[in-house]
Amino acid sequence: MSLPHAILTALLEKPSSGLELTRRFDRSIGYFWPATHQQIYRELGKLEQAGFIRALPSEQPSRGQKKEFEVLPAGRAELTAWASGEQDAKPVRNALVLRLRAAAVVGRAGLDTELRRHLALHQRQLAEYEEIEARDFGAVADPKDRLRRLVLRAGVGLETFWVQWLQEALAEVEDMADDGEAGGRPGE
Amino acid sequence: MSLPHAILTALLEKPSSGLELTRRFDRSIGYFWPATHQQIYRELGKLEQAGFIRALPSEQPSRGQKKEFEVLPAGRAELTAWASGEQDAKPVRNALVLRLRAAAVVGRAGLDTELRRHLALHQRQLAEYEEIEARDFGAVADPKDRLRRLVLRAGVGLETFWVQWLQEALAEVEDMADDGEAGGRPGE
DNA sequence: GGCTGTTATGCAACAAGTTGCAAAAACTGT
DNA sequence: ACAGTTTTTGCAACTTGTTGCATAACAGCC
Repeated sequence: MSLPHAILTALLEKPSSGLELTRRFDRSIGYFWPATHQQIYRELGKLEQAGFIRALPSEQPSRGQKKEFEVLPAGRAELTAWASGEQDAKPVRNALVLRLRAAAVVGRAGLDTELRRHLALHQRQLAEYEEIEARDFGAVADPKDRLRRLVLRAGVGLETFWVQWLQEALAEVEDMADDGEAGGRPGE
Repeated sequence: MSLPHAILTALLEKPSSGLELTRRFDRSIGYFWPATHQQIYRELGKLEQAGFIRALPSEQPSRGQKKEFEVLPAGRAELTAWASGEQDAKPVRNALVLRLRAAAVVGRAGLDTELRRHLALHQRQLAEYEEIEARDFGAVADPKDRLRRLVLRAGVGLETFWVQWLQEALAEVEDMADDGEAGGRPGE
């Protein structure tokens, strides 16, 4: 149940329409809670239904016409409650690591390619985070910004970890390829 | 589409019944791809249907009676194919980080408690990984074990990161509580 | 005025994971 | 033999996320 709260947070930062939200998700909140526009529209509907947000009464709202939402007091209360309660950490799922484990059983053909591909992805993401950090957080005092910076530090730290681990993994896999056959165990 | 392949991997390592699989998931593969017994039984059914695995023909299989599965050639082929293709890295979702961001907007009441709780969880997980590493991987040469060790290293690295980040976050949040009010912004 | 492309909102079907419960067999104590 | 508990298998409903497509408004162009 996090998407609605992610949306409430975003709307409190700035009232927005569905598409605006989608775009903002693409480059900030979405780093830790991605969402497509379909998800967002659906959730906006529910939040409005529940009385947590409302459409700004600018014009008659019709399909294809922009509709801005703002958070109502009930919505702020809901978010506050959510943010002060406990959350049971959702399990982590990682297909790449799983694949490594599979490679231990059926052979490591194509494994290095995949590792390199992921390495590039994580390096790019890391660069993006570091760019944001350099741009938006020079010297910070405002508590609000300090928290946001912590969020970014999590991103940087995570990507740094993955880059390091992938390099380690690549070195290991290449070393294994040197002595021994090239692609694991071809036919069992 | 990773759960079936996780199961195939586990079954290739050792043919098992549904419950055995569930237990093995709880302490190895499940670290990176958790699954409940309900999921596993459902998936076993599909895999059998698809001709990837079969029940060992020990007895007449009925409800409540143990049923062991083994991987058929088609299943091994499927896993091999999956393990050599590309995988589009699934997005990461993290509610705790999201919550930090919410705290920047509605106040950080209860935040330190939650951070401490998560810190304890990650410390325990890290200890568990390190114990496994010490026990199972003294000096390794077998390629199979080197890959499995890499998987474990990913776990260790990830948990280490979270522990560090949480400590950093806690220090920061406590520092913010010192100067300024204690619980964020109570009523806006 | 009609064509085309972009912006914006949304439905519907599907896929995957979660939760709660139930039922058959096997084990355990009396 | 029987009752109660545990093991093992499984169904069904629900929630969340994904994918593909539909529809309306608007803007520019010829």
